[in-house]
Amino acid sequence: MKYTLIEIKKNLIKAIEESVGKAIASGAFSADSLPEIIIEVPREKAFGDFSTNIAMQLPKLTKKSPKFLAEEIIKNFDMTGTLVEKIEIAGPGFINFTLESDWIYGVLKDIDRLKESYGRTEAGKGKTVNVEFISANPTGPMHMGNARGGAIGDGMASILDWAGYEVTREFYINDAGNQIAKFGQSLEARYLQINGMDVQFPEDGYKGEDITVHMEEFTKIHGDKYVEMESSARKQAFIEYALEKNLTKIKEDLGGYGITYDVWFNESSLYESGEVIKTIDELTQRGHTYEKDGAIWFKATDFGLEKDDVLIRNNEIPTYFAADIAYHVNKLRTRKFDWSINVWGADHHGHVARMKAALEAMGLSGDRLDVIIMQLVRLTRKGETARMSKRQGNMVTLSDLIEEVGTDAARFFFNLRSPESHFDFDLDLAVEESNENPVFYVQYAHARISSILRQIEDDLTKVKLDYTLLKAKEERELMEILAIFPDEITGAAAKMDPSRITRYAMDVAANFHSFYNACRVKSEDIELMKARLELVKGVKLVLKNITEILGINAPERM
RNA sequence: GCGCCUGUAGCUCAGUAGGAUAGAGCAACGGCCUUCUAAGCCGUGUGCCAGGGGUUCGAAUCCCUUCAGGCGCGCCA
Repeated sequence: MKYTLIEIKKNLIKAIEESVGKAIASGAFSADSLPEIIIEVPREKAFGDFSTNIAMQLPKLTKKSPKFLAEEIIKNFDMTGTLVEKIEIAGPGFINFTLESDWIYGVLKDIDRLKESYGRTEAGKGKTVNVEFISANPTGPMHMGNARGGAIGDGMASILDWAGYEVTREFYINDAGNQIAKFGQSLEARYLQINGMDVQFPEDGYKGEDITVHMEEFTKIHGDKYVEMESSARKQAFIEYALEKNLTKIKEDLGGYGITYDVWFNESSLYESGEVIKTIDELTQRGHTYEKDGAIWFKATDFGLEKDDVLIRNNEIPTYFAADIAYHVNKLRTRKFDWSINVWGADHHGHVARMKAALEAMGLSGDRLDVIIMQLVRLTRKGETARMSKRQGNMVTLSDLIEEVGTDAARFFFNLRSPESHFDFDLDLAVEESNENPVFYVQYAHARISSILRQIEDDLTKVKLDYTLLKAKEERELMEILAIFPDEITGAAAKMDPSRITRYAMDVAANFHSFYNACRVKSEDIELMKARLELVKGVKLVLKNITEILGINAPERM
């Protein structure tokens, strides 16, 4: 085989472009602009190895029929250097290309040459992207929603990295504002109760067990001397103590979940630096605010939204929205990220349009912000639905989840479905750790290959490597699935959906298991053994790359 | 009431920048281990793509409308 797969595709696209150009030059048809040439792998084998729908894209521009266009393109097609053996027009105007059968071995050449970086693409070359995810309130432990957001966000960040972007993973710590005040009140009430005072717990306070535990431990250290202290100083002390504890715990849990951040960004720093006020001032200068009922409002209605939003309350405290605008200006203008991606729960979707509007109002394109809205996780246990609001207490935390099902299963599970699908996490089922769990299927493929590699001790360095010995149907299909890995990366990045990679992983594993049952690697025929060895090494490498992206382990043994 | 998400096989879901005969897994039934890990493989079938209308060479995919479920519509975050 002369070419790697990447070269083959590049050559084919170029040849199609040239043939379209020549057809136009010959006067067969004319077009002001040309759509991008897209080649895809047809669903059916009978339709060849690659196809393009270019002849069906051109009728609108040329006023000619797809059939006519396809014929003209084929007439002008130069096969030199493309490995194309046969071209056919099929269906409504597809042009199908059949290549010399050797072409598929190009993928093994690619893998051999690129090794650990096989699958990386340059789609996002030179662009920086900030992926912000989880950003759990530090007022308590992380819940199932955070767990899903973590799996999606970290997976997304890895995919973008593989797609060539320069990626920063970021956690926004909401350590300012209203919920921190409530956090303080809740801590204070528990402390006083623990130390024998009969006080009312705040109506909308945090009722979780963790609040009580914090104050019990605090009491163990400091005793009851805070009972006499002035309330605001006391609350401040409690907040500092508990926040520190919670953040430590969050970082620990995330470490166990396989997530590491590049940046931990404090909301409070936006107040300290004056960025919140400066942002509101700039909005005012640009004419996008007004005063009403003692509050400062953002004129979201100027940007086609239904209603305006408050930036500064009539008690002079800025809203979360105001801080979030400052935060995104910080990302896009101060820190100059080309692109900002946030992973938010569906309960925040109403926030998306006004954030984009606010960015426009600040003179920044709203297109530079994308929000992956994930539907909320519904947790079921023995058929019952459990709610997961922090203020209700009684919730399943991320660390509970990891303890029950393990990191691998959790992260794989959360990326099994696309973010926008409503997802029922059935704890009873996930706990089973049986073959029900698809993560084992993928890991098992990796372990099986590792086992084969351990058992082949022959020195094959002197044996001739001849990929063309790989002729079986299962071998060919396995190479074909490996060949689309870079496309899967590009696709997952474009669609902003990590679950595509999870499904691809299962496809690769399925093709490998079929191969495994049909073909033996260990063989008397050492040339065949060498070729198959290269093939399974390629599969192992792709599986390893995928599991890294998804943040799960690729075990050598199971 | 308004907005967003979802509705595809018995169940859980892919497929939605319009494309070729709508696909997987689970569940059900029947096969495959003296040979590299049976957590595996092979085979058997299933659809008013929620309903209705429209756009066009072509619609699960786009538009309108109805229905069902979830979420949101706060000087909460």
